[in-house]
Amino acid sequence: MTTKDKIVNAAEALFAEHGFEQTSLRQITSEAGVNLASVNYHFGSKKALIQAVMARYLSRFMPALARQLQSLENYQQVTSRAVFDCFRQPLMALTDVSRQGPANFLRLLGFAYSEIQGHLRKYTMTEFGTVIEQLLQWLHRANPQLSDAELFWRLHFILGATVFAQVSSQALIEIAAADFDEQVDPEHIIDKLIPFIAGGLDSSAAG
Amino acid sequence: MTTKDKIVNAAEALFAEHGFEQTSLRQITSEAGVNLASVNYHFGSKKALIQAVMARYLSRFMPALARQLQSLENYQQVTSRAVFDCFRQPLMALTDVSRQGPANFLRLLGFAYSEIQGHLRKYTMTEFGTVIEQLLQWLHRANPQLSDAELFWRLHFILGATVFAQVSSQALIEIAAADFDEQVDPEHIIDKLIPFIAGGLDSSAAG
DNA sequence: GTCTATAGTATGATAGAC
DNA sequence: GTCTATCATACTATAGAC
Repeated sequence: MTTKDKIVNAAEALFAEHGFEQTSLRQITSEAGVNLASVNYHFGSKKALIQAVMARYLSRFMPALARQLQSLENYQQVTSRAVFDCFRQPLMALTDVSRQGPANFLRLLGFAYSEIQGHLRKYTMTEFGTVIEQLLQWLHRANPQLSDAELFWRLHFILGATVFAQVSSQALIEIAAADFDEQVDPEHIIDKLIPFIAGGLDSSAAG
Repeated sequence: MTTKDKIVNAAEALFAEHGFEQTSLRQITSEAGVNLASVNYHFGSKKALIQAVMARYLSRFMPALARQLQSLENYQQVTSRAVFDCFRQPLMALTDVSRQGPANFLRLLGFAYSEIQGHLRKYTMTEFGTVIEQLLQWLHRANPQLSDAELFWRLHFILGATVFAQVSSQALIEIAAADFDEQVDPEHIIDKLIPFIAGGLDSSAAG
């Protein structure tokens, strides 16, 4: 394994655990067993390292999600849950990158939104905007009773629930283990999340 | 206004905007127009200041929420939506603390969970554990088909959607106005949110 | 490519004069 | 209570020897 790989792997694990800003290059190089200066040699800056870590996942996940959404064409009727189920396979396939791939990716995505990493959000959106639009179209087809505006609002509520769930996952898992004697893997939070967001999306509008 | 008050007010605004760790004591004292050393004189440490900021809201919000939940006893049948309506008045009453009180409180709550501020979560839970339990009980009564663990998870998904909605409210309102010609007041986002979270909560579990 | 050494900057906290 | 000055400690980034 090259030094560059060692750095990306260590950075991913630490970013996913503590967030981007809270992880120092010293922690990363120490964990990777490489010299501190090597990060700037191989990546140029911490910011570039962050993008490299995200790119490794986004470049796999987004095309896979696009393919899943495409396959919805085969069905006559599309439900919200079917749309969100499209996230499962692309997410689980991230175990190719690392054993903790799915969990790490979701946590990283959460931090990318919650920390004021404007460059990350811009990167994600410009790079994969078409997939996002595709997703919106399917949700509209699954919920023709909702106006575009209503769908817009609910999508952002969903985004919030998802991001928050991932960023807080460790704390929540610990509480669930302590209070309910329930062992939950980070990547299985999505199993709990999907019924929730599908139900919220399909709910009848305010009365 | 005393120096102590100036510090708490400035800290609240900055914490709500950038998070706890990302806000320095120098930013706070500069914004408050007081000396740097005064934070440690009045509060002892940054950690203690964080708790003071949170305490000001929690000590108002939690008892008010408890009273609202208590009033549910008058009803024979309780729905999820009725339970969540209990949040409206206690939240809006936080304008007594500051004009941005409701929004700030929700943002601070989000940061308190997402940053690894173990001491904050512990503080919240030990101080107001009974209200949380009360809330869970009512939600359980409204949704007897869901297990305690399932309720716990969904409650936190709801917290995420709510926090995110408040955090992004200004941007979302502007987009809604531009794209959908829809005028929404910040305090009416909750009208859009409640059907969503009630629908998510009542959704049947994963299958 | 890899290292040491260090520049340059920011942080939380504190001692001590007033 | 409030101030200045400063300590001790982190951080990112880089220059320069090997």
